[in-house]
Amino acid sequence: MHRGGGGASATASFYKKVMKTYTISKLARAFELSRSTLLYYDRIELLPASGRTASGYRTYTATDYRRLERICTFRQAGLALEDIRILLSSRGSSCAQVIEKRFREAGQQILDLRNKQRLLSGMLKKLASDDSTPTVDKKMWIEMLQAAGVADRSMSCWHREFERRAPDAHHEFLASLGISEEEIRQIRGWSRKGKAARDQD
Amino acid sequence: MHRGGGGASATASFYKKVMKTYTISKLARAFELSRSTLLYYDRIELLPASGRTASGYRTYTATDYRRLERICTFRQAGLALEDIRILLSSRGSSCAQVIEKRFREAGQQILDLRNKQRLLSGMLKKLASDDSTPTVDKKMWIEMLQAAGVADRSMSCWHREFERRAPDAHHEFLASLGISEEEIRQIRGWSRKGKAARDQD
DNA sequence: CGTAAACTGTGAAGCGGTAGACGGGTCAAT
DNA sequence: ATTGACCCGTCTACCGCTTCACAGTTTACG
Repeated sequence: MHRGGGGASATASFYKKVMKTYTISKLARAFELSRSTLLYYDRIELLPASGRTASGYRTYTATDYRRLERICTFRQAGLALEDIRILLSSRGSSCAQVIEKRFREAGQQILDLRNKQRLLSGMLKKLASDDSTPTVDKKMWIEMLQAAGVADRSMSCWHREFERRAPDAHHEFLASLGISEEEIRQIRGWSRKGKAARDQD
Repeated sequence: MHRGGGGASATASFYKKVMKTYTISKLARAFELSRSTLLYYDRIELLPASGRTASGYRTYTATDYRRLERICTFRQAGLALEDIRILLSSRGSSCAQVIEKRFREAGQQILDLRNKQRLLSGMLKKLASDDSTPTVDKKMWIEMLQAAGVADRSMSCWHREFERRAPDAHHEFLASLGISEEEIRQIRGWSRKGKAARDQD
């Protein structure tokens, strides 16, 4: 493609001059990772640095950049680094198997978490009833939200998401807390509207 | 609380003879924990053994049993051991705060996992289309979702979402699983209508 | 050109919540 | 008293990093 140069080493130095390379920290910043993370990826040979400078600094090329891009995508999906290594080195159906495995795993984790939430809300209900507070669950719940300091952004976001993805489940969940139908309608109302009436980011 | 009272007291030996005590492994088996776990709980003083035999073996009493019962309940809810320590030593509203914190955390984790699942199914779809090799067939897909514990509700939610975002892709996807046109029509039918998917399946 | 700041390398230890192995001491039954 | 089952404390490993410490290197500015 480009001119032949004068031998292999000349070509290498040509590339060194022309190709964009990254130092470890620059690459880290590009992906909002820490330097340590990339050091770690280098050590476990998930993303080995392509080369070193004369003084021993790691250099990363555009190819490394693209590899890291993929790694980050997979990590966002919660894949284990070992699985990512497999994915990066194999193409085809074995990829599907790994991804599918993770999908199942995530599904199971969701079930577990939901179960935990059930237990937790049970505990809260029990606490509230033990607690001389006669107004049962609704008060407890509201107290919970407010004491959380979560109040606004996270919780309304959570409700919106819940409502969008699984309206029925949302209803059921609220009902399980002993909240009245009317109250549920209100909550689901502003959940559907998106930007909640009662708080603005 | 003075406990593990040293030595050769008649009272101590009385209790030792009369009260039911557990060795560490028996207690572990009673709660389906490993011995290591209880050793760890002892070390971090979450569940210190009440006493020791003359030869240094840990002894656990019925009180310890009850404490461990509570610990296990909290752990099932996914609480961190440090939080459990707080819960066990405090009673009242600070309990609610800790539990509530965990509840929110779990909710966030569920959202994260769902998001990961979206990414993963995106990857699978892309793989399936790139490959044009029908590595994922209907049976596998359904198995996958069911194994994931995705209830019919969530499943129909997923279909609805797919139908809403990309009707053509939805059709294509279903076809790629080798599902008949008729069945596809059915699925897409209730996907569009929204709810009512539950009586099916 | 000098200096200070920001970078680089390596290696090791630490987190939580277990699981499991090790070498050796102790118990219950014979 | 001798088995064999149990138990002891201590150690290491796991994941995915992060933090530390310390020494050499590059870069920015004056």
